[in-house]
Amino acid sequence: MNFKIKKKLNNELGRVGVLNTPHGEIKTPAFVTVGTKATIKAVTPEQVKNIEAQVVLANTYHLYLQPNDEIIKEAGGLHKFMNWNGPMMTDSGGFQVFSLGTAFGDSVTKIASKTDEKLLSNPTTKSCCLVKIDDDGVDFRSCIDGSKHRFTPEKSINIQHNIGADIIFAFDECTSPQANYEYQKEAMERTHRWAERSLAEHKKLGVSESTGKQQSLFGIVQGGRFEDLRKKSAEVISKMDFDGFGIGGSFDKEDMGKAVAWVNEVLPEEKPRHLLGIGEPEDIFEGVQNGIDLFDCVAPTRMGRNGTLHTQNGKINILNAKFQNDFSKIDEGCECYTCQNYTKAYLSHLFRAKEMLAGTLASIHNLYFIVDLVEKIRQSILDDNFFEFKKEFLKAYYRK
RNA sequence: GCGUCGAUGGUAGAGCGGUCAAAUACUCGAGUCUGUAAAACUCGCGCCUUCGGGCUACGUAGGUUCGAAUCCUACUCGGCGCA
Repeated sequence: MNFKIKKKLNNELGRVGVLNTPHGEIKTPAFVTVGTKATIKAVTPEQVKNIEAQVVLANTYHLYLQPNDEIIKEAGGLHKFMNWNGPMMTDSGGFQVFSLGTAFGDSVTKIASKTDEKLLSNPTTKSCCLVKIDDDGVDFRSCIDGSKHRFTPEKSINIQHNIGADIIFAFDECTSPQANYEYQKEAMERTHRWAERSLAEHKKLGVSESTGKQQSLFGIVQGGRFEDLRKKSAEVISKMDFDGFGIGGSFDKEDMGKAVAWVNEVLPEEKPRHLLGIGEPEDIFEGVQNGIDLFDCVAPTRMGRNGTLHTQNGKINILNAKFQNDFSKIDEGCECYTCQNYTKAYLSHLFRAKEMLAGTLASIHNLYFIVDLVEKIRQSILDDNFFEFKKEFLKAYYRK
């Protein structure tokens, strides 16, 4: 893998680059489509390609449980298994420490507003969750059948080598925004120790056995919502010999850009940075401006399947009554397959009738919207009009 | 024509003297979703409200009762059976 910066955003951390992987290049900044279980839900790889998405992110925890990484290895790696020939990444399973842990059965997400009342409740452990963390690793219960499993940094890296993605992540602990400073610090320090172990295991294993290709390993910066922890984490992780970095964990909604800047001011400029799990348009602008090269997010596909669609004038809920006889495009000017061929009224009908094509057409549209947005942001940096584009877009989208 | 069973909110369908503005499901209305436990979930769904409550409702009209969606009578409509 190599990463070249083509242009920088004046007086800011932002940049345009090209990331080369064994399965092709990624023009950055880029939006990474999420295909957790070796499929971008409701969309075929060919449709993903037509959207001009460049890269797909799958998940270690989910693929380990089903179908199992040995089967993917036997298939010749994830690319062959799922018929995606472009660049691929796998997340380490660290996010599931959170989503199946403290967040299990709760409405907590990794983004919280500073004024959120839930932040006051401050729980760090819960008895009903599927996860138990110790310094060596994490005991999991399968979210499929309840069976017991254990992940350590070494285990996660081994699985990721069997899966064979081009870019893999160190095993980390994604914490809740509700976690207090003490817990956040403890988890961060544990993540740092796990980062060293992930790196050592990765070096020991060498090239991926299933693909014969060299994989790149990204370390993950944690530290939650706290400035000193974020900076400390960036310092510690940047000293390790990673090929790039992920920025994970929870954020204050209001401080997303600032938190990213705290970290990216410390991380080495010449290596790529991936902001994990972020995909709201305004967050993407903040991320790019502050030096993020890669974003992944489930939002376009999940929201799409649930009936919320992006338009240049903001989100719409296609299930609203007013769209039943609205024969216009979802978004005038959108070049996606869905907008080229179908109306709001048709999508409204498909959603009301609970037809499977609804999820497909909506996912295609939302993915296209976000992938295209990031591409436009990239172009605006090359054209020296990032700030004008940002202002114009946000004004139309959020009416602010 | 006689007998018999039934008629409940947008739909289906509970309730069978007070705890019923009426279970439940669906439909309908709105919202949420940020490294996917998610084609999921939450809220609302007679009218009015100073949020205390008030008013109108279980085919129609009467009646019994302190009190009726629930019991009685007649009527209207529908299913079934016999002519």
